[in-house]
Amino acid sequence: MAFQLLSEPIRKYIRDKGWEQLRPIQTAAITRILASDENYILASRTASGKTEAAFLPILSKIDFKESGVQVLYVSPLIALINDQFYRIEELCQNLDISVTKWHGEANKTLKDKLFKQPNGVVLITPESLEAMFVNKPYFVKQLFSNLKYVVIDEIHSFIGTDRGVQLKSIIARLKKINNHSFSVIGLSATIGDYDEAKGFTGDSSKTKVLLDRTAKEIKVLFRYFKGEGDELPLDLLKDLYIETKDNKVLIFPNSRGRAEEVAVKLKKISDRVKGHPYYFSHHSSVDREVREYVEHFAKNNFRLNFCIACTSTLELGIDIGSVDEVVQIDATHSIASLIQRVGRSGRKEGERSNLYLYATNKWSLLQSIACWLLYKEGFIEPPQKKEKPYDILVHQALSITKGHSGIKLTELIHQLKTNASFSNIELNEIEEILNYLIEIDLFERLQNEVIIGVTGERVVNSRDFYSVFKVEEAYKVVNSGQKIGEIPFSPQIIEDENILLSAKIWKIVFVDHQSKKIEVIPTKDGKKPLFSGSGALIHQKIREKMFEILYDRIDYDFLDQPSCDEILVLRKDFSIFNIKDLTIERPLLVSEKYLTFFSFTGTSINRTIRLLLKIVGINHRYDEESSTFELEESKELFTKQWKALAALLDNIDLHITTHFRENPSLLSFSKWGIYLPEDYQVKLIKNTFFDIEGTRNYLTNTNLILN
DNA sequence: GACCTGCTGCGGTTTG
Repeated sequence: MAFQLLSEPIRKYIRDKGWEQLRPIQTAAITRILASDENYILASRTASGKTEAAFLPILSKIDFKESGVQVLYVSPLIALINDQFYRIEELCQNLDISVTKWHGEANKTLKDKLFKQPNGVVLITPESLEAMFVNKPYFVKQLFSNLKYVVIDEIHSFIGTDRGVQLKSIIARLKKINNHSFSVIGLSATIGDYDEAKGFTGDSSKTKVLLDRTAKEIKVLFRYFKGEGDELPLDLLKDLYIETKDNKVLIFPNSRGRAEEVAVKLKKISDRVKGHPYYFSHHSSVDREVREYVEHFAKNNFRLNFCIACTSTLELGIDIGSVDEVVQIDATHSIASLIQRVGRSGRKEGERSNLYLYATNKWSLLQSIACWLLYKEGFIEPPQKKEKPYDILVHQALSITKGHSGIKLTELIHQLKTNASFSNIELNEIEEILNYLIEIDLFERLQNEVIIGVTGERVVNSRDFYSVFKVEEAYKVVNSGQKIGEIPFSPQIIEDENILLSAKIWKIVFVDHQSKKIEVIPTKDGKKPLFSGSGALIHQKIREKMFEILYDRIDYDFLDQPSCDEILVLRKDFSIFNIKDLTIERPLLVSEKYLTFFSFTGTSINRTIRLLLKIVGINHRYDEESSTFELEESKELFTKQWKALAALLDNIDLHITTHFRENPSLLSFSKWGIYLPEDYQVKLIKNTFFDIEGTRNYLTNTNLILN
C-alpha cells in the first residue's frame, strides 16, 4: 500500500488531516516517485490533489539535511505561489524543512535568509529564476546546485508558449550547474499532447505520464439571449442575477471590459432589490491590492454569497474556496480553458460542478456547444509547436552573457546548442544570429569573448528584461490617493468621460500624461472600458465541430428552448448547401452583392488565407467569431482563384518578406524578435503567426460548395 | 471587438 511507503512524519500528516484514503493520482505518484528517479507528468482533474501527489513522496524520499535547496517548485503565477505556500508549509511542519517564497513581491528578508542558509523547498516564478541567473549567478550555484526535484505546476500553461521555451531553457541551465541530475515533475489537469509534455522535462525517454482520467460530474445549463449592439441584453442580466444571487459564483465574460459591465450591472440590480452587495471584478487591470482583497474575501468567508466577474486571472490553480457556480458568458476560446474554469467550482469531495453557459449570438452559441461536446469527447487542443524559437534564443543569449559577465563566443554557442529549448536550431543559425547581435551592438566582441554591448546594456539592465512577453503601457487610475487599477491608454481616456473599473463607476477628472496617471471620482453611469488586446487563437478542431453540429440532426438535451430554436434556424440556413463530406467541403454563399465564404477552420489558417487573398488582390472582410470571409468578387472568378491559392505557398517566404516590409508591426507579437536579422524575423513570423502546412493541407483538400 | 502571465538593485526616507 502506498501509505506504508511514506516516511513517518508524512504518514502523521495524513493521519492528522483525517484523510480516509489517498486519491488515485496520489497512490500512483507515491509508488512511482519513491521507486525511481524518472521524470513524471501527473495529469488528473482539477482539485484532485496533484500538489500532494508530488510532495508526499518527494518529502518522504529526500534527505533535507544536505546543504542547498533540494526542491524547486515553479509556478506561472505569484498568486498561486502564495496559495501553495501554505499547503506546502503545512506538509513540511513535522519535518523541519524550510519553505521559501521567491518572487518579486515576496519578503526580501526571508530571501536573504535563504542565501545564508540554502536549504529546503523554494517556490519561484520563471522570471525570478531568470533574474537570479542574470544578477546573482554565484548565488544560483550556491542555492541550486544540489537540486533533487523541480516541480512545475500548471505545466500546460508553459507548453507551447514562449514562456515555456524560456522555462525549459532555464531548466537546462540549472542542469548544467548541478553536480547530480535532478528529476522534473509536471502537474496539470489539462494536457492536450502528452508527447509535448514529456519533451518539456528535457528528456522524453526518461519521462512517464501518470494519468487519472476520472472526471467530475458537471451539471451544465445553456442559456440563449440574443444581444443587440454593444451591451449585454437586459434579459440576460436579469436571468443571471436570479440564478446567481443566492450562491457563490464566478462569472467569466471573456474580456476585462465585459467583466466590469457584468459586475456593475448585477450590483445595480442587487442594490435595487436589496440583495447582497458583494459584487466584484477581477482581472489584470484591477489593482493588485483590490484583487487580493477579493481573493481573500472569497477564500475566507463561508457564510456570505458573492459574485466575481473575472477573466483568466481566476482560471488557474488558485483554490478560492467553495464556489457553487461557474458562469461562462459567450464561448471559451479553448477546451482547456473551459475545463480549468469549471474546475473552480465543486472542489470539495462529493460536490458537483455547476456550469452555466450563456450565449449572446448564434456563432458564440455554436462555439459553446462545440466546446462542450469536445470536452465530453475528452479532446483538449494540443499546444502550438514552435520548432525554432529564434527570439527566445536572443533573450537567453543575452541572459547567459550578462550572467557570466562576458563569455567565450565558442562557449556561448555551445551552451545554446546543447540547450534542450534550442535543439532544433542549427549551429550555423546560432552563429549568424550571434554575429548579428554583435553587429547591432547588443554584444561587443573582445577577441575570443563576447560581452554585453553599449546598446545591450540598456536592454539587459531594464526591469523589463526578465520576461519574454510584451505588455502594453498602462496609466494608473487613482481616486483621492487610492489606487484602483491600471488601464492601457485609449481614446476613451479623456476628461469628463466615465469608465468602469473595479466594479465601480468613475468620472475622469484629470489625465496626467507626464506621470501616466488618471484621477477619477465616483459617479453614477459609465461605459465599459476599452482594451486593445489581441484575442486568443481558436483551434481548428473547434470550428470543425461547429460545422458538424450544423449538419447533425441531434437534439441536445442540455439546451434551453431559445438555444434550440437558434440552432434550428442555423441548421435551416445552412441546409441550402448540399454538403456531403464535412471534412473536405465548405459553404460559399452567393448573394447579389458579394460572396460569403464560411471557412470553419482555426485562426492561424484563416490568417494565412487572408494573407494569400491579399497577395492575389482579393478584397475581403474577415470575421473571426464566425470564421467567415466576405468577398467582393464574382463566384466564377473566386472559385478559379481559390484553386490557385495553394500554389502561392511555394513562394511564401518571399510573400511574407514583402508583406512584412510593408507592415513591420506584423512582428509586434514577439518582444525579442525585433533583434533578429530580417530573414530570421520572416522565418519567425512564418512559423508562429501563420500556419503554412496546415493551410496547404486545407486549401488542397477543401472544395467550395455553392448554394 | 478581442486573455493572461512577471520584475533588480540602489539610494533615499520613514517607522518602531
